[in-house]
Amino acid sequence: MSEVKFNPHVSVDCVVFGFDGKNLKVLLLERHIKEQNEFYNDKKLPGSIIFETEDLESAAYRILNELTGLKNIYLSQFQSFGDPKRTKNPRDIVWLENTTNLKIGRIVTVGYVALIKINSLLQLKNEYADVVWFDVNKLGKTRLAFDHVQIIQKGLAYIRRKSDLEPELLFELLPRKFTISQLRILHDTIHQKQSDVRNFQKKVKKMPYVVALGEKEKNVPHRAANLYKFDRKKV
Amino acid sequence: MSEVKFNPHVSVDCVVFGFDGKNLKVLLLERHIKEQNEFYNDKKLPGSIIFETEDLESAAYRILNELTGLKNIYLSQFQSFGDPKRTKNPRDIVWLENTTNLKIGRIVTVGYVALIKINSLLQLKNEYADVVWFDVNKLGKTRLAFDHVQIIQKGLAYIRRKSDLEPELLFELLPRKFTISQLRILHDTIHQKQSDVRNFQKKVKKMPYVVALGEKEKNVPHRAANLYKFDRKKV
DNA sequence: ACAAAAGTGTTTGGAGTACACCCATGA
DNA sequence: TCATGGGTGTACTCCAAACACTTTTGT
Repeated sequence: MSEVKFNPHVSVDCVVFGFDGKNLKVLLLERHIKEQNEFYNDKKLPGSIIFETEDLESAAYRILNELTGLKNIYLSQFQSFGDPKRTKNPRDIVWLENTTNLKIGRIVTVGYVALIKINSLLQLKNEYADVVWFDVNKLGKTRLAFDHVQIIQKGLAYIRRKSDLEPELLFELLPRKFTISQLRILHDTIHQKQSDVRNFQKKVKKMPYVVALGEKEKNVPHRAANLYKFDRKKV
Repeated sequence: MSEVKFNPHVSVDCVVFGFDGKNLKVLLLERHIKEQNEFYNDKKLPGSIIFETEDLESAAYRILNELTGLKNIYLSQFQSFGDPKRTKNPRDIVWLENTTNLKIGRIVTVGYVALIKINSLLQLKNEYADVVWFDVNKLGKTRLAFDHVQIIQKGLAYIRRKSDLEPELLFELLPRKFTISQLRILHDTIHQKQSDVRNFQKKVKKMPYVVALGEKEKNVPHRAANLYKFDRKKV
């Protein structure tokens, strides 16, 4: 922390999405702020001001890597947020100055979306014990720092648009072996609609990059589904 | 200049597109830098570091408004550029420090795309006499400041993608009265393909927001084309 | 009359949508 | 044997693409 010089004017925030088989989740950090005799709790996006000599994308990778230990994460810049009032909440300023030991003025932040397989996160480092996967449909029911609600909403809109153009992006969110139902439920969750089961099967069968493994699910209380994998080389 | 406090860490650059009936053009400012006994000439995007209390989009509007005098310009943020080396060319640093009277370190810039009707720019203010419309296909043949080549390329890619999803965006580039040919040539220029004339007519006839004016071109050495206008309310 | 661009219809293939029943498995 | 979700085919509609000739106007 003392070796590297920070640039306290620009930050990067990561909207990390995961899929639990049912709902789309976003990775948030719990923030506990001591105020007088009480703790104020809310959540925030993983993010950081940038180092003076660091590229924006490198900063995003650094944040993700420190948080998850993962390499090769899908990452995409989507929008920057520069409302001068976004860093004017006294609670946020105090928190920033305490965690960075820097005098903080206005911060412009660059938003990145990341997609990860939700189960790859089982072993979070201890220092990040306060990481939660939060349902994107329940964001109204929690408190978020800064303008992070808005950033998440824009990140969500971005990934919806983008996965329309690049459907292969959804496989970043699925386990390596998945069923067509899982893919369909994810697709429907993101596109906020209900696909027809038969039509969806047909569509997937026409994707060369979805390849059958010749294996089936096990220990399910109904007919076992075929398992598939994603072959990036065939996109 | 002395009233308002600048934030010398973040800037906004505008990629302003226009269409001359044949090719897509981008608005550039000529830069003349005196070095020893010679002038070094190159071009740059219109842009500026932001004011300390100014929103990013407001900064972009300010730049456009100072440059063109126009209000209600189509404007859209597309990407931020933060390579720490982007502001390391000594020529660029000297130029920045001379024009701003500020000590300049690293600058992260936020890219905006703007679309304007090329003829609305006839009367540029004198102080901007060095404004040129530059053909986007000839960018390889000129010198550009900073990383502005890259910014233009990304802005171009953005507007191509976006006009696919929102075709009504093209009307920002056409005169208020236009022919279907003009629209087709613009469409083809942006999408880098050659449309079939008949199919294109059919497609346009199905757009409720393209309305026939019942007028024709005048003084053309061939059959006069019907004129149309864009009706934003019918999008 | 001629050069130049405008305008016009039909056919075909592929993609998306709607829709209902039998199958395999674990409890 | 029952409850649960898996897997399958056909018909219709709409859109995109291919393709060639006649019309209007100024010179």
